[in-house]
Amino acid sequence: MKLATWNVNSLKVRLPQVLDWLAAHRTDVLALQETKLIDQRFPVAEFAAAGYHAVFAGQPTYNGVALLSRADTVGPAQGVVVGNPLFPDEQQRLISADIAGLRWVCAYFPNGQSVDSDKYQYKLRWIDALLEWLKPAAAPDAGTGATDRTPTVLLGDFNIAPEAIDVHDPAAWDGQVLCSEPERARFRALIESGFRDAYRLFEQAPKSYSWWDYRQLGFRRNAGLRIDHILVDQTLTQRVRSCSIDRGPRKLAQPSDHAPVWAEID
DNA sequence: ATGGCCCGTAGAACGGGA
Repeated sequence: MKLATWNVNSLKVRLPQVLDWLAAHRTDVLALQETKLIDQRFPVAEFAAAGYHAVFAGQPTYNGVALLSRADTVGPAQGVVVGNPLFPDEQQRLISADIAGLRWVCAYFPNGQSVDSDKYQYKLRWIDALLEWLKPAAAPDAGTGATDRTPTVLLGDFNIAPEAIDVHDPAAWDGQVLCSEPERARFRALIESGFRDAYRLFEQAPKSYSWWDYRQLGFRRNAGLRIDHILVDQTLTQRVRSCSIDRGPRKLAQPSDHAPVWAEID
């Protein structure tokens, strides 16, 4: 099974690129962030024509998330949950569902703007609530004998570069939003709760990033950050066969500033 | 040079992104 996450920075603008990418890669599950579409304008018919079911949660102007699932392989999503039951939030940043026997959590973490802003405090609270909600989902078997838990994939735009190797200029970014210690501590807390960073299960080229600033020729200079992630719980770790970042779409005209991250799971 | 670009909502600039 092939799965991927992609912050498209407006699905209206990027729909042709997403359809092209799906046609080329035949991904089974694709998680999208920053669709920036109200639900009435989600391109259900276009994805259906391409062979994909879609579930989504949008709002005007900002945010918006979706899970696409390939009709002829994994079928439609079941048990859709929008948002975090522990964190009432008008911002549409989370959608989760069962597909192909796995639990999928598509997440668009808050950006945080700057470490001294209210948005940063919201970001930390938002992640704390996500940790609280997902803790049972990722925990290793605590000896209770319970083995009926659905394996979970947490994927999306985390807006956190977990380590210095995920940053093109660690000194410049030190302590800044996306790289600050409180954010990184929360990413580590996700790992400690039982998730694994699929990308780091494999040897990767140095200077591998998933986002590049539109300004200053960021992509051309590879001045990027790795902030888009696929996390799998421990029961899934052995089933992950590969994980890569596809820089191709970032080279297109009118690209998203994020590249898709994809993985293969047995 | 502390801004540069891109998107949505506008119907001109501005908030937000990261």
